[in-house]
Amino acid sequence: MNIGQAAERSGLNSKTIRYYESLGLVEPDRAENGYRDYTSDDVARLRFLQHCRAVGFNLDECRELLALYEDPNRRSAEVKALVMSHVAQVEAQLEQLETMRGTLLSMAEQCPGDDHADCAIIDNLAQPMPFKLV
Amino acid sequence: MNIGQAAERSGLNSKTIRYYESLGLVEPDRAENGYRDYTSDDVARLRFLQHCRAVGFNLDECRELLALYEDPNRRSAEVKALVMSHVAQVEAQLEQLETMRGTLLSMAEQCPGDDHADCAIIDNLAQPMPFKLV
DNA sequence: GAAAAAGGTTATAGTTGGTGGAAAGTTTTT
DNA sequence: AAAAACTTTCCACCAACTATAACCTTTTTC
Repeated sequence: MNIGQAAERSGLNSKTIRYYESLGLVEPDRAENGYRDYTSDDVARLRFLQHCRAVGFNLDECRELLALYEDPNRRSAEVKALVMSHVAQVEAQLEQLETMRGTLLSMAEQCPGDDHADCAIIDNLAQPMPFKLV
Repeated sequence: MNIGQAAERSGLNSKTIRYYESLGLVEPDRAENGYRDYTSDDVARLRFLQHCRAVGFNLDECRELLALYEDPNRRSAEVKALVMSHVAQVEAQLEQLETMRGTLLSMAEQCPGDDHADCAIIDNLAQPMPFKLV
């Protein structure tokens, strides 16, 4: 099948698929007219990549997962380790965002939000370091 | 003062300061030798930017906040609106990350994590769409 | 059958928020 | 005087795409 249909079936768009190919992630055959020709296995690989990206793996991690996906001799322990290490990264990001959220809300609380120039948010952001994050 | 000292006092590094200048965010004078020459107001601006970035504003938002910071006729309502709109973005990101975390953990739970190839994580990632996020 | 629309190809550049390095000039330290 | 430290500009790179151009092939429409 052509790239458009592969895109539809995998949930990726054509540009992304070509980009992934440029990284060597999925390498389809070519038809006589030069068009890429995807098998259903290729589409399965693309869909796998789409799912990996959807849970936040970066493309290097996706590559590793794809290799494990294709390896009949994989150990599930290795897959699980990759996932748990990624969970740790996600949790670090969550913490950072929660801290930001807390700081923003506590600054906003002190700000009247009216027509005057006085603004606790500006005052806080202008404060000399160290900047106190909640 | 030179860029190195401005960097030290603002918490930004010299490269970042030059980058911000290239975006027109902070434009210091030049000394006779061609070196950038920062006033303490410049440094205050840089520090302000550093703090804005630390709570996750993008550089366009930083530019708006900086304009409000410098505007004696600002309305604190406008500042607060910017902050609350950013809080909404942060919360959207938080939700996305929490969903990822949930999906990852629920997949990991089903995976034995042993020496066998059977792996619920791989099975889930390989599933046809739609990919069920928790 | 011809024209137009839709899809495909490559290559290049832009996005965000910086960071790294080269090559050269200036200042400070030894 | 030499060496180290600092500054300058410019160009290239990172992730993970997205956009555009210029051109080619296939399909649809009239």
